[in-house]
Amino acid sequence: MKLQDTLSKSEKNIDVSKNLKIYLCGVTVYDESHIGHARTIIVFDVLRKYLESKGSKIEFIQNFTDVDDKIINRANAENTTADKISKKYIENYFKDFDGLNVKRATNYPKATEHIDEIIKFIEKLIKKDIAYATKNGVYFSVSKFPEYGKLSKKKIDELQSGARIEIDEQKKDPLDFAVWKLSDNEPVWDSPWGKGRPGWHIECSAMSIKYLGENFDIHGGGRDLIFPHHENEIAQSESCTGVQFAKIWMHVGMVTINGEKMSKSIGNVKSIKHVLDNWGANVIRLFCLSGHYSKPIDYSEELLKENLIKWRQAEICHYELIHANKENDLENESIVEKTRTEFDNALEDDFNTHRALSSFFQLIKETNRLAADEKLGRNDAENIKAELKRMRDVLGLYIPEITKNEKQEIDRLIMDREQHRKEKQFENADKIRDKLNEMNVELIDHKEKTIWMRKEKIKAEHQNKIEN
RNA sequence: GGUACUCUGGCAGAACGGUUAUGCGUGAGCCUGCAAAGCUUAUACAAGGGGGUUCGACUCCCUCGGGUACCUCCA
Repeated sequence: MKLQDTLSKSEKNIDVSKNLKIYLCGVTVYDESHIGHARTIIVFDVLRKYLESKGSKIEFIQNFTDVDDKIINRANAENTTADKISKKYIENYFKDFDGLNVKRATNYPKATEHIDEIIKFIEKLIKKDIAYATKNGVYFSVSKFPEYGKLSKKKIDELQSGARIEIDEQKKDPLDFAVWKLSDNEPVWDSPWGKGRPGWHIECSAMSIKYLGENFDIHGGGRDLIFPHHENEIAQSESCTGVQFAKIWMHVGMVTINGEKMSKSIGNVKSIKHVLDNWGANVIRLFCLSGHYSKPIDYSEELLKENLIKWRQAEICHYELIHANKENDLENESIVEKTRTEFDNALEDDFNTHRALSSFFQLIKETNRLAADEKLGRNDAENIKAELKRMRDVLGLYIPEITKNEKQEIDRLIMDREQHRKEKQFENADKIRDKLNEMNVELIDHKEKTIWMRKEKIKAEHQNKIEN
């Protein structure tokens, strides 16, 4: 499998048959997660599921940043503690992402639970004379890491001007960044340099190395983390260990709205809760995978609607396959084979999910065509069903199972309706159809038989205009 | 200003230097008691502008331009 590496700006091969270690920078838990977070995390979720489907054992670590100025500010604003804020939003995180069918990571380490590791890490840096203490905290000395800027392709002297933040006179160099901030206010921990809390970047270095080792396979996150977060992580980690940090850096593009990045300051943030409530997990996942992961994707109702239509086709196809009962099998082995190869090839070519989805939907279209012509054989259906299921599992798309009782009830109502239709009592027949619709069951009348499907309930479908 | 990414038909989005991408949408038709869904078929003569290399470029090179992101809050 080939993946584009941000650091070397080239495609790198990864051996799918090997076990892999992946670290994903998660969220800072001070507010609700939004669709931008969802995209990054869903991309990695699918990457992981694909690799696992190929037999690779994946160690997948995703952190929570649970100590940070934003959390503290929020706590102050709400007259509560930072701890309560981060707990609340971690809980919220899991609600959102379980709802999006994201598989739980191997571990979700938190900064606050790794203070010891962080302190030891900083001690090492100080011992190596790469970090130094001032009266404000401990700082990483950028000039001690000659390769600083290699990830974001920035030149140190061009960064020097860095006018955005007020210069801390205590620092030797304005570019130096805090690994430990001294403070008397909660949350604080004791350290050799005094009470305080860790800087933003150090937790990821300490925790990724703790769980995955000094040199692991893939490190990822949103594009906006390239600088300074990942740049600083590399500087700290490689200075500390002396070996290459991550082998591949994978960065996911932003979700934009009308071409603009989603951000709190613009006020155009779409919370997962809101979007999930309106569109459901499957449509959102399709949306997030509809473009190449490295490119930005523009959030729009139109695009979600398009994915909703596609999802309906996938659902219909599923039920067509369940109901297929013809004996006349065609030689569809080749279609299934072809789809499988195309799907896998697309993903192995820098994880091109759009192309993978194309082949997924091509098989669906082909199947629905056969079904409409009453040409879908039983064996063919089984083969196609298995392949579609495999792809859905990788993509994290789920069609809810239906219970036996429900099925019996549905079959009974359909038979009733057929009877009424035969007797040309269409009003009664339509009443039954309405009743089924209320159960989210839709009927599809083919020439020879009527099949049914359980449609996922999607709020947005019945609204003319979705509130954004 | 610097760096990175990006610019394909109404929208989304591919492809090896040489064939119709494909999907959504839209038009027409088929199916149906009606509908929904589905199907069939038609539809786009597209490549940010300008140069160049080439027998031939969406694909390579140069140049100009647009957009977005980052330049210590950020997935």
